[in-house]
Amino acid sequence: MALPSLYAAVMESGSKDIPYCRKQKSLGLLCSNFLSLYNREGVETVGLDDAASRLGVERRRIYDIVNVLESVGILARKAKNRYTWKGFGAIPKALEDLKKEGLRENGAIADTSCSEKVSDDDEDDTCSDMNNLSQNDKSDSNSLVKSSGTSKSGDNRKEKSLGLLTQNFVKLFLCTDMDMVSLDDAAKLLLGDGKHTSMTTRTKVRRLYDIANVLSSMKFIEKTHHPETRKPAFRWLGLNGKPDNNGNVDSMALIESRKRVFGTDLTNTNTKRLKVAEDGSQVLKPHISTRIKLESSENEVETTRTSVKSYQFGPFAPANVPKVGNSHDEKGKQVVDWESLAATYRPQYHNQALKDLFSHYVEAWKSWCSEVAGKNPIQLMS
DNA sequence: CCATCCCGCCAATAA
DNA sequence: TTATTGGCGGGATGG
Repeated sequence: MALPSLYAAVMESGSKDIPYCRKQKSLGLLCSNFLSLYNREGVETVGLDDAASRLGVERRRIYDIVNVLESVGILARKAKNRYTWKGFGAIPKALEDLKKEGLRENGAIADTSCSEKVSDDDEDDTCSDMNNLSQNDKSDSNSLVKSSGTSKSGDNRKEKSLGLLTQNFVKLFLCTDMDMVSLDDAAKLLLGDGKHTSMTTRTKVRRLYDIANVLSSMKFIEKTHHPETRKPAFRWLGLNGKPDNNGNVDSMALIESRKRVFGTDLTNTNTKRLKVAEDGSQVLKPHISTRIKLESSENEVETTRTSVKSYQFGPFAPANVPKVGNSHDEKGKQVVDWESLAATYRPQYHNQALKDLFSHYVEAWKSWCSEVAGKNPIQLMS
């Protein structure tokens, strides 16, 4: 049922109504909201439709988010329309695996790509090349060993997936001594193999921007500027503090339980980029999407020992957006109910507020991690 | 200008 | 076949 997503009437009575504002529709923000929504105790599965409607975005966007989150281990595909929530605790392992994998397929420097054209450079170090094409996929049940490399394989589609690109991008940081890259460089380095067309690169860069946005929202990377060149670049932050070494302390999981819930259901502001109608009349989406069944919230069977009353709400409200009309009282799951209820009694904050709060959360998280690790942030590969 | 990157068409793929 | 996934790049946005 390809639902045409919900569109709120643009004509909002009274208020100035947001003209548009691209920032409020960014993948980064969406990712933050997504995380806020599912990173809470009791969640063990995520439904794509549910996510799309609760976050107020089209399905397509959810795929983007989910793909990169999966690449980092936070999610795992369970079935059609459904992902398993692994949580932040799964990140360390995932990164470790990526690192191993990356280093492995790096062995021979038998690459010819050391010729770095264009004006760039790479910061300090030597030109370490890396050529990787990874075909991972956990489930080894299938005997598809996938002949490594050989771009000959017809499944070029997969090789261009956002997920793989994300992993390769991360490997770039994990397996190389460069800790800062411009997306243009990354794009060039990550080109699967052939054709280095200006267009191919353009497209690649667009994807990298997408990826960078969500990774940034999780503070895995940070946007900065190259010391010398004013060129914008991204710096790897990784797990703050220490990655592993000795007991793998999934600091995140811990901090997670400590910080616990922070946030309620929020939605990205729903204002479409004004579509310029040929005739001058703006197009208003007629249907106020009456659908959206809020899905049978079989969301987890919270056997959570933790008392439910210990929940706390974030200081923000559900930004506007139609809160899905649940005509009649839903069954069991009242979690959502009181959440929205509580939200109703809260002042209205918007995305900016959320963003700030999230930043603070991360801030706390980082300091906490370093506290536990008792070490400084700088981390290099073994 | 130009760095970002949202939107959503529409093609691969999966049911 | 239809539904689900998700490349891909036009072109708007914001600096």
